[in-house]
Amino acid sequence: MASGSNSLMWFRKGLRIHDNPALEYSAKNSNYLYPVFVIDPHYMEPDPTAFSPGSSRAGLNRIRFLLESLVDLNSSLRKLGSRLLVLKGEPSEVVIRCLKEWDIKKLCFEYDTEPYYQALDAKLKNHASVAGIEVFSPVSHTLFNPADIIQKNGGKPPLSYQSFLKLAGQPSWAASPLSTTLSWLPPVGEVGNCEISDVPTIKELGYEDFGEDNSTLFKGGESEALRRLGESINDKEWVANFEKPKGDPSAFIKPVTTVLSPYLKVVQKSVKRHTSPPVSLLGQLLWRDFFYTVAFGTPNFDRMKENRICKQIPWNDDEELLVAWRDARTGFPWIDAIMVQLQKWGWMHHLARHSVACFLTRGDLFVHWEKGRDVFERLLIDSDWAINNGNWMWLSCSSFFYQYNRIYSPISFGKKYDPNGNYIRHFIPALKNMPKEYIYEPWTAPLSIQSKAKCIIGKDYPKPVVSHDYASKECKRKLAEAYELNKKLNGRVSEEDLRCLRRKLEKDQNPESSNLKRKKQMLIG
DNA sequence: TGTCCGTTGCACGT
DNA sequence: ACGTGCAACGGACA
Repeated sequence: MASGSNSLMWFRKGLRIHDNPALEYSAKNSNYLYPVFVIDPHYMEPDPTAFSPGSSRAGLNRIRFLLESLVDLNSSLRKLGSRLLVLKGEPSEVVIRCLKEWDIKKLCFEYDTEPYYQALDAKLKNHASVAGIEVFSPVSHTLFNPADIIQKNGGKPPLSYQSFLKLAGQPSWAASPLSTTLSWLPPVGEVGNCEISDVPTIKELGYEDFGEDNSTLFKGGESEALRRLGESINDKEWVANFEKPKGDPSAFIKPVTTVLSPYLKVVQKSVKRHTSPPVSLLGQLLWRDFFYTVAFGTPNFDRMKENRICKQIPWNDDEELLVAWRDARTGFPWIDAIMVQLQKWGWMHHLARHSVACFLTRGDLFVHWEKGRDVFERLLIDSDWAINNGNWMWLSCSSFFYQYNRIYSPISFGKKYDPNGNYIRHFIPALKNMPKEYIYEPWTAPLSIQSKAKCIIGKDYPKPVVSHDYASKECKRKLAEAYELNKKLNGRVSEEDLRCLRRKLEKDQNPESSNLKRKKQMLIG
């Protein structure tokens, strides 16, 4: 093969062999192909100071999910005559060292819009251009190229889903044929002085083994994703009638996450009667692209300050309330059950996410959305930078959605789907025997009932941290004032302005319901 | 400036 | 299961 040369396929997010243009390209006309994944120890090393088992950035579920995905990727590559080379270190340094060591002429990786990867990729592209290495970095993580959409809109990202749809039009794959399935990959060449390891196990990374109840829930990897997808897609009725908003957040259903694009095409053709966006399956992917586009076009998308699209709101910094929420100790069984599911499974229904996000921020506790975002990012196995931040701004009425008087009730919202409280009983064993009349508000149960259920509120299960009626009214009042200030100052609200507003809000607080009284009320209530 | 609309609110009515 | 009132936001477009 005289024309052939060495290629490096750098895997980051798209840990798959199907529908992977970077991988296909890297295999073309190559003598040797080096499929690489770099483990950044910073991301994987146990952090004993973190609030849950895991590293400083990721919970154990996320790490486990990633490792399973890597094991699966490795086994898929082996079936094609290749294998996954796992290296450790700072990713740009490791990859640059590999490029030299293996005399790479072609570097391939999936294009990524996240700021972290934008910076990383710029470094590598710069190195490659100096070294005369070809870089192939196709857009394959999203249906559209966010940069195209932003350009079409005159340089700014669309801020509503509808305007995004108008700009986006049809995804390019609607007209193109399915990509071919790989049947063979070039061999891996000599690895020289680069230190290659196998995919580490959880134990090798220094973590305790999982309890058996966690180990079978959501297996990571493309094979499992395709299996799940296949199951769903073959159920044509399910696909045709799929409407996300109507899903029951208390049902123990499992998510369809990624790798949908090659299959959706088949779906669209074979299912005649299907719902149309925004509620169809395709609609879900377009939502994903919407958030990617806004995130890409918005500097400081992941914080409130200096974020053009984010309302400046005087959130509080109440560590006690945050921790109660995070550790499932709010005293609201619906909220706490969801947070337990998040801790244990790393996944919960999107409406359940809405409930707890609203509760933490604009609905009840008025804690900064960035705090909740951090908890989700750490614990969710499907967490995604653009979507997570976008949804937190949405739910906290900081951007995209502004009807702050529509508040999810931590009591009645769950009740309408699950009047018996089975979801709560499943995740909060302490409340297992609470009669259904009281299970959403156990603090209202007479003491005799609490005794009979072997669950004394304040001892076996916490009292509510706030009164929802009072707290939600306070939140509405604060948001009204904050919105007024944002309007008055045209969004340019300084830290001093926010401090000033905080003082005003404190002063105007209904004296009958001051902090102290509120706590007393709760003891009685 | 006004009007319509917005992936997923609640409480109460039928 | 669906409709109504509640209270009332910003973005898109005329």
